[in-house]
Amino acid sequence: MCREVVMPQVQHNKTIDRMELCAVPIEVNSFTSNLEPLKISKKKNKVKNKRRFSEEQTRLLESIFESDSKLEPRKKMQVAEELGLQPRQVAIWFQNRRARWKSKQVEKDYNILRAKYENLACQFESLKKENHFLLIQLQKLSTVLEESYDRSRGGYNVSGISTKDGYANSYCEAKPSNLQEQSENTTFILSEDSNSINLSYIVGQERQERHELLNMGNQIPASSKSTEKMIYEAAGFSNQPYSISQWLDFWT
DNA sequence: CTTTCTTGGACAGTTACATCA
DNA sequence: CATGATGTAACTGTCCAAGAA
Repeated sequence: MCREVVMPQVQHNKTIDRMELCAVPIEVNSFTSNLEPLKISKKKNKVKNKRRFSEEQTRLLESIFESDSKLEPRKKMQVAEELGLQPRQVAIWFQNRRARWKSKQVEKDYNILRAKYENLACQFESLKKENHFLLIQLQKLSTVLEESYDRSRGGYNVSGISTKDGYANSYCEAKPSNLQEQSENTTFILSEDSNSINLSYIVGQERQERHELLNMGNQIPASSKSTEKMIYEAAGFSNQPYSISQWLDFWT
């Protein structure tokens, strides 16, 4: 029941109007006069034989709604009179229309958000693949480094290249006591083509001879950096405290 | 000036009915 | 013809702001 029904007193005609509108069927108007009068179900006080508004009524209401989704009371009375409807019917139509509009809007917003999400997810997958590819290259790089040491240094071993989840962890866990001296005379050369990244190094006299060329060629410069640091830099990790495994944990 | 009451409008959710496949 | 799905007019309960007492 309407709220006014349970109120102790009725003081204004407007209240009476609302009570009546809650309990009495909507009057037959000029648009529906050819139809049977509306009836109220005794049991639940609901309107029976509900009539839909005519096309002309709907068209006019829609056109008003397009310019303004809310009606001033005076405008509501005017529209009601024009269409042969009760002002309350007009008010209810606008309420329902706003609800329908909002529902459609929510649907539209949802579709827009979903499209944006799918686009982002696609970008993320692409970046993930690129990351995976780069990690594989890094693994190759570490292998090349290890083999080069084994081959050229006659048993000098960079051990402890451990892996995690199949990925390389380019961290030298052990090094000989003379590593610092050796690395000071060692230059790592990083080069890449369309398919792979290659790492090689030169030592001693050859290093001296090629040093200027390398600097001119803007390759990785000879320096007094430790081997570990060089590896990190060659891999693009300048911040040494972060191991590659930490990056892997982050990205996978 | 503050409090209480009344009223009307808006909204979310629901119901009942008409229409259509 | 029966039936389920859908659209919509109308209703219900609640909240809030404004104005009067």
